Amino acid sequence: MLNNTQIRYCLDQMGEMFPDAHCELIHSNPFELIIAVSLSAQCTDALVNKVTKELFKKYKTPEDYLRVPLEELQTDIRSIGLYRNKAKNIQSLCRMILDDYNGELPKDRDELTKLPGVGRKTANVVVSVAFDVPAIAVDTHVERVSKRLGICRWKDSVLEVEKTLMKRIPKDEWSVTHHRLIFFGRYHCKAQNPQCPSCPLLEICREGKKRMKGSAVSHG
DNA sequence: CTCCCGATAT
DNA sequence: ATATCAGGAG
Repeated sequence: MLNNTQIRYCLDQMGEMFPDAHCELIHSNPFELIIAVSLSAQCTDALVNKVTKELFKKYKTPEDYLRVPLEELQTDIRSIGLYRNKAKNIQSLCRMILDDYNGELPKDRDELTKLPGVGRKTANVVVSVAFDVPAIAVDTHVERVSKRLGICRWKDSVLEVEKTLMKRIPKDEWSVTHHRLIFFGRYHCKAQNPQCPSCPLLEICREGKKRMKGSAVSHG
């Protein structure tokens, strides 16, 4: 586990690597954002953006998603994957927004979690990005990077990772750090091919040093 | 724990 | 061929 000085070093280095880290899911309002994040499960942002470009032209309001048969919405999002669950969730979510929330997306994290297909990670993204509430959404990148670096423990659950990050990062840096962790994981500390040799965090990264030792170039 | 699932990178 | 992608629900 990294100490507080090493954590500070990580945050500062990531700030230099990705000073403009931001939400890459294209959206123009909170409703579009929660649709985009719901679609993004087990799928790249790039592909979500490709689909929502056309989707958001056809569907502007919760009523629009409910006007079409389920099969039509499935077809419109098919290339995303997991499309049956996602299409059903979107229609149920729209029904609930109209029936239980007077047509307006709730701004509370725990209320958002009551919506079908919206778990803690999706709700954290929405409150953080759309409503400017400090939050750390733990996705696959945040979890992997936090564990590799030693910001949290290897055995931590997703929820435990989030709590550890909230404990170890100043609250006014939660949202920006969250996006830097994602950029760092997506573009540098990648799942399959991590860029350890050029990593400014290598000297404090337990996993990175282990990888470098295992792939030494020298033969003698 | 399993299932949902197509697109893309390796 | 296989791993991975801004997860969530049963």
